[in-house]
Amino acid sequence: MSGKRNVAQPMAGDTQPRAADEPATLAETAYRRLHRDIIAGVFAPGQPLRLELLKQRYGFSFSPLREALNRLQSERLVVAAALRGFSVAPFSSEEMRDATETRILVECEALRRSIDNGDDDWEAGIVAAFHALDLQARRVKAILGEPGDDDLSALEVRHQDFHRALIARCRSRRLLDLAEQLYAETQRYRLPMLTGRAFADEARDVPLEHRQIMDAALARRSEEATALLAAHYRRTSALIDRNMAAQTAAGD
Amino acid sequence: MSGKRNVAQPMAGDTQPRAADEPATLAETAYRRLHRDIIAGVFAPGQPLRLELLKQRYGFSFSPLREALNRLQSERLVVAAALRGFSVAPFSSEEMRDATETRILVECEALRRSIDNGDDDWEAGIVAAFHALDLQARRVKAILGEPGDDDLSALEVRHQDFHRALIARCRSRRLLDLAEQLYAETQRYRLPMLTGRAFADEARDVPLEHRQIMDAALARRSEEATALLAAHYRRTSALIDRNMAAQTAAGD
DNA sequence: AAACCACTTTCTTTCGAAAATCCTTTCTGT
DNA sequence: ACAGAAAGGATTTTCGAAAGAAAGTGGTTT
Repeated sequence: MSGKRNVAQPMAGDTQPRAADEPATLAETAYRRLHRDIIAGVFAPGQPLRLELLKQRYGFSFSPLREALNRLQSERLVVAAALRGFSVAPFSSEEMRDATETRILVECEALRRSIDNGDDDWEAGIVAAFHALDLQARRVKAILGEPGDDDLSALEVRHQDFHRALIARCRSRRLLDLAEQLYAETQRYRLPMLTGRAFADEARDVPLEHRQIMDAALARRSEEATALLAAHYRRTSALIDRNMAAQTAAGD
Repeated sequence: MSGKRNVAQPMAGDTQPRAADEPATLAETAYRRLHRDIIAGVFAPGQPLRLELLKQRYGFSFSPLREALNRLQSERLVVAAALRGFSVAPFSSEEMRDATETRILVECEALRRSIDNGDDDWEAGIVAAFHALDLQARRVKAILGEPGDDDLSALEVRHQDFHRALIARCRSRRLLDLAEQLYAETQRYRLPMLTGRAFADEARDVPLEHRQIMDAALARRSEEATALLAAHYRRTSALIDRNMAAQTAAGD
């Protein structure tokens, strides 16, 4: 870095473009990069996040880094002990269970309300997101051998977009934000499963599950849609749980 | 303040004693004081929180104050605009409705689980908290004229303790933390009603409502208990809503 | 060998000042 | 008079360093 200060310059490699009317501070940029990297598993669960290390890695100084870490802490991606600094939130079955069940509570309620309030745009949004997800899933499946990171992360974005579209009309900022946060938390657990492909879906047809959720939502069958959504998340959760148990048993 | 630095010294006037194994940093102390003061209405909703002002008022320097404000922002007690600093979260009917409904979603689920898991200690905790609340409520009611701040804030503490006791066995850190946060948010709206006493309870018997919730919970009647709890919160919310409308109509 | 103490090192937290940005007022040209 | 530019002041954000606490080291004693 040169000696010059630079607050608003966007960095190459930013994934989420920010709203044009909200200039990014360094703290904001640091938050986004750390958020992305923690979810991507760049830092291992439990790993201490030393400020000196982060300063070197990202080129920000303490203040913006601390601000970012504080935000991440309130989203449970980072834990902090007073006077002992920050660490990546460790993995645990217990935490994943709680995150999953809370996510089900929040998203099912949001889906219920969206089904009640949903207009044509809502339906169109779901159909479009499902289609994009389906295309990308086929694309990844068609790849011979290991799919690249780009393909997988594109798939993840589509997946998140689909789930976002389902609950988009719930009319509650709190529920939407909670869903976003809980998605990030659980995503972290899902990641090793995606890249490894070792513990793949077995007898599961995930695209079919998505389609069934969509169909029930569009047909305004709340009970069915929420039940399917909950089952969808619980299946993933159970799968991860088994893998975590297997990995720790294997002396990981 | 003298020129000396001071990290761990507790301040007089701290309400919540901290856990003994977690030494308070200045940022932690600043967070607690600001949290308390915002809820107590020391700063008006919407008021900008200039750092220079806070520095003078509390004696902390920028870093701990910013850290505290960031935490409060993620709890929606404070809003921030990039490069334009922090303000107390403004009041709005819409926000209160969302906070109330989210609180109902979260606490009803937590109550349901507590009823399923509740042991003898859970029951004892509820009975004790109810008793303490009831005593304090009678004490306040018996006071001639305006009750003092101490009496009212003691009442508030008892009230919160009672609601905490109800959901104490839900076995979900996330639900408990969310309930805590949503309590703080809605508490802010309730405050003017308490002190003013102008818009008091009308035909409401709040102690009776509490007793009915308790009875249903102890009798393990989930459906009834959650319905009563939801109604309890919605009544308060509706009352506040009317007052807010009246106040703004009166050219406030 | 385990427990204890003083010393050193490492790291977090806090401070005060500098830089960047926003906001208001004043000035300029039409 | 009025839109737009420019200056000036106020405020936030960031930096680098210093202070304070925790962890580590090595030697001494029990």
